[in-house]
Amino acid sequence: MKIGDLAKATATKVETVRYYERIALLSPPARTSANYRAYGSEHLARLSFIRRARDLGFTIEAVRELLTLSDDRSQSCQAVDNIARAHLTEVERKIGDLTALRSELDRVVGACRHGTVAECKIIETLAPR
Amino acid sequence: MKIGDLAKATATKVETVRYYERIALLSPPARTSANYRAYGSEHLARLSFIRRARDLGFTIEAVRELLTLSDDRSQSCQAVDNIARAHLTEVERKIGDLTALRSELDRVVGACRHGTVAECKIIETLAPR
DNA sequence: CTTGACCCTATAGTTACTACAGGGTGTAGA
DNA sequence: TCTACACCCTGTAGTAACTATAGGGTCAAG
Repeated sequence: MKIGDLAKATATKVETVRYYERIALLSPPARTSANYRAYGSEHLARLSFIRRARDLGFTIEAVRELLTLSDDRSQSCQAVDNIARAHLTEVERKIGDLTALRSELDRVVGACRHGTVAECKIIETLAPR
Repeated sequence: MKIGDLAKATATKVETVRYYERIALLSPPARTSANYRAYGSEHLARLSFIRRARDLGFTIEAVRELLTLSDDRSQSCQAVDNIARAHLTEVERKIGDLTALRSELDRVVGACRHGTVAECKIIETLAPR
């Protein structure tokens, strides 16, 4: 499997695959005589895992931890749970922030009377009194 | 007004003020004999505007446009309104994305039975079948 | 006269990629 | 056989919006 095939199979860009190798998230594969990367199914599984975790919004460092944890199948699930819960809390915080922001913006945009900038409520909201 | 005073007055870091000057969001102020930046009230007003817009999540480039627009008081408010509405749409999109993400994470975290990694539902969700 | 809090410039680091530049390889059609 | 084209390689720089560091200078109080 060449890098382009792996990339396609995981909906990843080729450059991103190479980037994951550079930051040691993905182990360097064997090379062909032409120095092309040759991937096997273990790489496909690993990259799929990475992409799903990234899609769920886990940071690269969190993914790195999850990968390490998932490699030791006999270990307790506690650490995995902690990472996921921490991430969930963070996502909830962001939703809260954005929801507050939306109210503000709704208010600001709703106040616009489409006159000149001098009487613009949006600019007024931003400008100091 | 020295840079530290301006920074304190606008809840901005000194480095950030210098950064805004470097990217020409804030005009270079006069200098004292010791080469210290000397700010006036117009700088304070400008930086306050910038900070409020940033707090509302506008990008630096959007802030730059808003500043330009707010300088021409006789112009129509339309362009301002467009920028704000575009931003509101973007915020709503992000809220949607994060809300979907939260459901996924809720499901995943809720499935954890706190056993070993081998039977961990979180890892199972991430690993390819 | 020295200590500490400030100020200066210039540069590099952060996150997670993405995009070149400048090359080499492999294969299908004319 | 030639050549076009899609792919592969390395290395470096760019993105957003700061933040942090190194290595200096200035100023007021004790």
